[in-house]
Amino acid sequence: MTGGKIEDVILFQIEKTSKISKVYSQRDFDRLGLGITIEQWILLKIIEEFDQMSQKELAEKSLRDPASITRTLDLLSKKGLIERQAIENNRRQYNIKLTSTGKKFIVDNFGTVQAHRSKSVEGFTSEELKTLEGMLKRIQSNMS
Amino acid sequence: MTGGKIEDVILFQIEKTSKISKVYSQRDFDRLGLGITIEQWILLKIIEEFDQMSQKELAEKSLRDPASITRTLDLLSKKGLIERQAIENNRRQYNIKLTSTGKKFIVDNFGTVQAHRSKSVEGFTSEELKTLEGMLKRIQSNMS
DNA sequence: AATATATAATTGATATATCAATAATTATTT
DNA sequence: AAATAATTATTGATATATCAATTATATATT
Repeated sequence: MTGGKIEDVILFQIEKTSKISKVYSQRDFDRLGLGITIEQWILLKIIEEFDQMSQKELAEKSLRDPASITRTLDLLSKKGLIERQAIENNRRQYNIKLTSTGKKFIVDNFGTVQAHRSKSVEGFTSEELKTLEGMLKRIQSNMS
Repeated sequence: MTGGKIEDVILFQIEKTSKISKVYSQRDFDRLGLGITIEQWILLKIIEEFDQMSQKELAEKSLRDPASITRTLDLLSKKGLIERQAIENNRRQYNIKLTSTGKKFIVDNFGTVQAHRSKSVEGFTSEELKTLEGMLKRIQSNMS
């Protein structure tokens, strides 16, 4: 056989952790009837964090392709959670903003997401968390 | 604003690490003209590791949905890298196996993948790696 | 100002993701 | 053995992923 077991590859474990967490959160979203995906939540949260931004910026911050952002924003727009606002003297970009419905949606459901985040690091000291974060950033740097 | 910054969420950093690494590896696959995706490589590698297995087992070990496995195996089959072998007295499952082309493909390209793995953990001591693996498994356990 | 270049968003093609429903087969129960 | 239940793989619907090509617009160059 060529090479060691896939389970021993750290990148595989990272991917596994990410997948398991996403499935956990998505199931809870579905159970609670939120009507959006985890990816959609992340976009909403980034828009909220920066108040308003272009799709290009949103793609960078969310680590997603601009094409993917276009399509997800179409969905979020249909759901009434965001809007593409025209920019004066710039017809090439939009300001992406939360609607009031979108803002309320985040406020109403932030507790759920916070619970997922807390659950994921249950039993970790803040020192351990710092160590983990540092290691992840080193891997990111190695692969950049 | 509701909650802290998304960049401070450890699950976001885990996801980010996973995405960056996948992009890195996929670009190298494309550059070298391997003609498959990272996901396809992982399936091939798991099949090699366990010699042969059902699609159900393959789904479990790769952490993917059976539906997704069906479709990816169709592609790998078209590329001549795997085959669905009939099982005697069991017409509900197949044994998924590498073809000789598939075996050769793995041998020929394992060095490339090994280089990616090594690069990802450049600068890590084996102790650090153990710590990281342990932390990831704790998160997996928290979210299961 | 006219032309060329660069940028932002979109669209098309293809792969992957999940869930739900279905089909085919196997195992269990009565 | 016949009916019921459980299992495996597939298919359909929809969301997300990338890259390449396109469109529209803005910026830079001559």
